[in-house]
Amino acid sequence: MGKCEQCIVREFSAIKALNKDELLKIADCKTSYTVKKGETVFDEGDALNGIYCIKDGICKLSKLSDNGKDQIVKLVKKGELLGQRSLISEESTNLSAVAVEDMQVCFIPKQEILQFFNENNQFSLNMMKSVCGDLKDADDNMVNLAQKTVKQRLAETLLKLETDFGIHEDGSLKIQLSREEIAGMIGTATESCIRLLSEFNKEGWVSLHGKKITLSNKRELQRII
Amino acid sequence: MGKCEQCIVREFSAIKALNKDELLKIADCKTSYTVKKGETVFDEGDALNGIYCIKDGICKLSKLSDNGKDQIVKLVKKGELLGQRSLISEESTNLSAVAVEDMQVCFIPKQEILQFFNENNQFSLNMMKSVCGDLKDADDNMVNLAQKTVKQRLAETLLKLETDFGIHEDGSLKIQLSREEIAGMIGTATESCIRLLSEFNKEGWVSLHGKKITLSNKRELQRII
DNA sequence: AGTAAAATATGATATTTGTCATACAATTTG
DNA sequence: CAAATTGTATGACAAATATCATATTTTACT
Repeated sequence: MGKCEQCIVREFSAIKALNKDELLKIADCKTSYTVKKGETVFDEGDALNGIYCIKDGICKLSKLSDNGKDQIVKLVKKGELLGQRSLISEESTNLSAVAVEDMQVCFIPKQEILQFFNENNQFSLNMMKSVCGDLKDADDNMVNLAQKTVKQRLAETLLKLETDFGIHEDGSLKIQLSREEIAGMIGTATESCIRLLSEFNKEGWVSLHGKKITLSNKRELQRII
Repeated sequence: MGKCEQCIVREFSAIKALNKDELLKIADCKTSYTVKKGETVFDEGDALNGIYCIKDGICKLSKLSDNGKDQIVKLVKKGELLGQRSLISEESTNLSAVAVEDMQVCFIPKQEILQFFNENNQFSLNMMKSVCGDLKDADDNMVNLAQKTVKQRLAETLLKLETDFGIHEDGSLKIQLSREEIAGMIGTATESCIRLLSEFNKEGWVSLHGKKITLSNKRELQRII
């Protein structure tokens, strides 16, 4: 069993407020496992009895719309926690979590977390801040979805993917999403997304090689937002 | 100075977790005032040093988009708190709050709230739950904005206005919003909103008398969602 | 009450975006 | 390795929505 004390990602979430004893307690009750790309961590409507700490990899939080399309609400990466809202609200999840690349996650049971809530104020404050950050992002997203064109949203999303997940040595985005997933992030039809990417390509703003996307003219992308 | 202990709305928010002593402490440091319809409680970017408790009235939380339109993120009513996210995140507000009808609000300074956070676990848990509720609503809203048509969003919003704010004896919605505000909620152009309302009127699903809107065929409105 | 300003309403038109069809490329599977 | 499946690409068209113009109605103001 891995020691949480030595885990690299422990500094990146509310967990950073826990002391050695508390970390040992988690290490003792957590379950670690891997989730392959495309596999599900949890599904919309699942009752979670704990939260997940992402040790490595990325997953998408999405919600299935009545029209059958998956709207991606957030991408969650290494170091972040999954299932906080559900735990605090004592409700089933409203979102499903699916791995976008291979993940390593640790599941921490509910009762431990709730105990920390009561005993460690900094921990609960950190978690509150995290949820508040999500809320702010969601508000921003709402405004974008409501008021910006698909083209603007695509440009903005591409730039955000670069800042959030970085680039390879060849300059291409580290995170690889299918066109359908990108469409699901910006809230449009897959075909429209593909079409606009082609257009950006022709304009010389991005270059496409298979799933690899390179932002070749960020200034222009920024300008159209 | 009003006694918080006897305030009718004290049961409707995180404040319900406070005991008599704590309520007295708030009563002692709070500032009460009225905000007329159309007036601003706070503006996007303002640094708040406290939260507002809405004793009466309704306000809209909105964000100005680059295209000059105001996107309404949430309507907040009697009993709810304003500025929680900003206080917890220790950031300026990302939204502005403007009265939709005359309001009575009490301002409670930051330091008091932060003290309760440390001393009263139930209070902070309640506030967390409230933020989590907002986050869930925001996620749902995102999916609607991204995946549903303007017509569907209008129908859904009308039904939600009825359940959230009720109706007068004549059956019309208690909350009165301008067409522009409704458009700002569903994320569309004012003209499109007006046009669709007319269409709903012709179909017999709603009836319009000035600003008064009556939902006359809720089943049909529900059906098109 | 009378006038100015704002809100609502509606038409004409342009633009954006979605849908359906089809082709081709890439990837998976047996 | 071939066949089948899935993902990407593009065209043609339809539908939804925004924009601009212009009445008409309502509200605010002196």
